[in-house]
Amino acid sequence: MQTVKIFGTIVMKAAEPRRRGRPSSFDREQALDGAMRLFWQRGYEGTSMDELIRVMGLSPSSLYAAFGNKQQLYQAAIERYAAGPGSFAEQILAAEHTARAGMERLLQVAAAELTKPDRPIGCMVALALTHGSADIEPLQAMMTERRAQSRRIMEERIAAGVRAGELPADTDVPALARMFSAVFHGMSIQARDGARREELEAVARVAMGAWPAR
Amino acid sequence: MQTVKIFGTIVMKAAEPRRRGRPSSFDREQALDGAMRLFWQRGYEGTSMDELIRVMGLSPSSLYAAFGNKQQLYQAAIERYAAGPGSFAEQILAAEHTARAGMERLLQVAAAELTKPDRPIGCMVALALTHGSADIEPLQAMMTERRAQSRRIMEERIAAGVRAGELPADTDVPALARMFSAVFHGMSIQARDGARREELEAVARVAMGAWPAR
DNA sequence: TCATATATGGAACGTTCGTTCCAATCGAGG
DNA sequence: CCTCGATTGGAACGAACGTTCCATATATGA
Repeated sequence: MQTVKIFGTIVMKAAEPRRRGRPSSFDREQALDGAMRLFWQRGYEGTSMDELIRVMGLSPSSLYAAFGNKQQLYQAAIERYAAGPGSFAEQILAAEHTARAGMERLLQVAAAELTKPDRPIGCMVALALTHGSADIEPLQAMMTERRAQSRRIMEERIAAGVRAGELPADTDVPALARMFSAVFHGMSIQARDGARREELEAVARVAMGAWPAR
Repeated sequence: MQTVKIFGTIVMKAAEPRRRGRPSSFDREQALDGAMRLFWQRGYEGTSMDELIRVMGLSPSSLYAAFGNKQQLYQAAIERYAAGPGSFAEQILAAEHTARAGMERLLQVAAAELTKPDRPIGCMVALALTHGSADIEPLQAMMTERRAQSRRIMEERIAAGVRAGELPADTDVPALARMFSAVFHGMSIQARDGARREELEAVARVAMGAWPAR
């Protein structure tokens, strides 16, 4: 059952008028969550439909009816990731009051998020689909665009900081954003390779040394 | 035909006494080169044996006789990469006279190397096998170890710089190495995503701002 | 010259891949 | 109660996967 917040109160979404035919016996969000975690852990090509069927708890016919095919399922899974576990970066950048504080906290929180023990390690967007056979180029392009988008958000926060006079007027904003994006992605790889949270926090600390002096 | 340098002079390696049986009709190094480039471009799971057979120019039986199986072939390809296109980092760190100059030039050269137009983009070691199905865990572990090794080399160069008094005695050496390793890996991803050489050079420039002040 | 040893091309192997088909099931609308 | 429409589990599909087999070719050593 979906829920929605209105003025801080959780209410049930009005159930749509029941459609004709046999109703679905599975929870779409829950099934998608299983797919997300499996793709997150194993990558697109490392995940088979058989495994997905098992972990999502539904039959092939139901899966294909509900999600299309493997590529479309992956897209849905990525969207769920971006709106859930992958949404912290954007939130933090918007919440902090200076660009520097935003970036600093973003990296510190990333160190924790990327190493959470109860779920796949690293960022699903950062590392996925950098390689692949010829027929998954559409997915690769989509991931490239998602990474560009995430970098653009950093860039815009930094640019706002420059306008606010927090950073020197001659700051190379795109380069600074690219640099912190690179650190974030590199932290994802190290997390996958077994780095501990404190080690990544130290990386974040060192990286902040590259922040332009006022 | 293999060659070897002795006192700066290129000489032909003494051909081993011919073995019994029909001789190989292909050049092992050349075939391996084709495999390396294909794996580099598409990744392990994105590359099929059919494609390898085609690009290496030999039959399945010859391939399996010469290289074992797909996983062993990948290992051989990675070794060739590490000894060739992937060897610049270690060379530069050893050649430059200070740790800082070494790291600075390493990143600048990386910006050029990772975007060379006549070959696959990015670093083969940085991005490969961060995900995968269960049966390629040995390969994943090997790549994790290679990335750790490359980080260790940075770490040792920085530690030498600290001992030489180039950096503050209280420098967090492992964290500094991790941070530059992260930047390098992030640059690889951005290169894959289409970043131009100049953009990565700007990243390198910004990253050097994190170098500890003396 | 003939036995021996290795490499070759190409067919074929069993498995797994992503996907589709279909009869049975279940609920709503008339 | 019956019909319609969507969903279900499970069998089955053709294609592609990594790998092996085998008859043939080509070299060496005796």
